[in-house]
Amino acid sequence: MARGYTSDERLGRQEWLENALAALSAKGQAGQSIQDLSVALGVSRGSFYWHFANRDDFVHALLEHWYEEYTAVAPVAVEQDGGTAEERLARLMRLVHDQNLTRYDLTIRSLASRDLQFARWVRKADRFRLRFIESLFKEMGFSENEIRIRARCCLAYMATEHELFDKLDRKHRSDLVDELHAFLVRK
Amino acid sequence: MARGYTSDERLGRQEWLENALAALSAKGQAGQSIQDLSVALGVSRGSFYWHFANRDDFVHALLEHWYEEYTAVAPVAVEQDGGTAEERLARLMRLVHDQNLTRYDLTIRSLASRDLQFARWVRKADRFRLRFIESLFKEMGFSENEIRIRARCCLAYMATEHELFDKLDRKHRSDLVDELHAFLVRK
DNA sequence: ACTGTACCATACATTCGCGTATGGTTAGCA
DNA sequence: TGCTAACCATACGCGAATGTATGGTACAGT
Repeated sequence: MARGYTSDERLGRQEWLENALAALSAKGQAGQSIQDLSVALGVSRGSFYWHFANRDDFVHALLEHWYEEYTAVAPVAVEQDGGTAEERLARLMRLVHDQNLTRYDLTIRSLASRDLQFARWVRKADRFRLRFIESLFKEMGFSENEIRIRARCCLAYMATEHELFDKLDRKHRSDLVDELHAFLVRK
Repeated sequence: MARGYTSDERLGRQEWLENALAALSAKGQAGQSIQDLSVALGVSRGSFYWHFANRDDFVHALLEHWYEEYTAVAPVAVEQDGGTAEERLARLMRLVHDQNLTRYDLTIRSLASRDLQFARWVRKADRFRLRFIESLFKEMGFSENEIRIRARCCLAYMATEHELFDKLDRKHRSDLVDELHAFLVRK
């Protein structure tokens, strides 16, 4: 009872989702209870139940948030500056790496594994990513077989580099992205 | 009380681990309680606590089991038949795909995210895999840069193809593995 | 037949996590 | 100054999960 608020500590729904994503990813499978999430955000469980009906509602909102903010945004940003397909692919790979857009992939997939309804968002994101990358390689004039292989290589690498190769320093990993791009567009 | 056993229903520790891995992967994040695991294996929680001291002990054993059975085995099997580096890489990729050796990767990574001690096994596996694949490309005579890129492409693809491209039928995915091999060893 | 070992079931006690109910605080607006 | 909407804290009930204690079954060896 009787604790003062300052406006800065109060959270909107979007802030809840974004911060919860970070907290979930940081603390892993532990600390994923509503209690743990709440204290990580500096509030109590009352705040959670103000914004979300229950746990499932929260997870659903989280998946949708992730899809919009970490998947759907990339092609839009890449396409609007134009250029050749090679250039746009390079910008996409740079964007995904620099903004670390796949950093929550593992957390999200883990969450989505609870329920088929949840998994729908992940499959939607996978399809969306693959289609876009394939369209770039198609524009470069590769054959169907080449498109399939190169797009999947690109997708797999970008989706896992944060998880698999995080022991390299950032500069080194950054260079690898450029080298990968050169390798993938090589005729 | 008073239920007959047949020898077939009784589980050793290794069977517990192997079956639990399958159950965890099948039911996802839900049904990962000891109760749920036990009924999935057709026994009661008493069986669990006979083999494992507690939950952490179980997870630790599970990670070790996974490392040995799904990571360490592959290079051994591949190396013992000899051949060129290209051939051995092809056999490795075929083996990983045909035996579906990465099928528990997501489950394991999710489990390991609970604890830094657990995560050790995952990092060990990642290093082990990368080193071996890099050694094959090195033997093929690629430059350091080429080795890094191609090995990481190969690793990322093999580790995620089950998760990302599971909507393709098995035959199709199998062909893709061969095409990827051709792409990766291309000079 | 007797005994020890491996494995399992069941019945607790205790803690943990969820969801709800209720009241309290702040900012904005009339 | 009063009122309302947005947001948060705390207390409570309840089911679920953990770990333990205890007893029971099957089999192998002697």
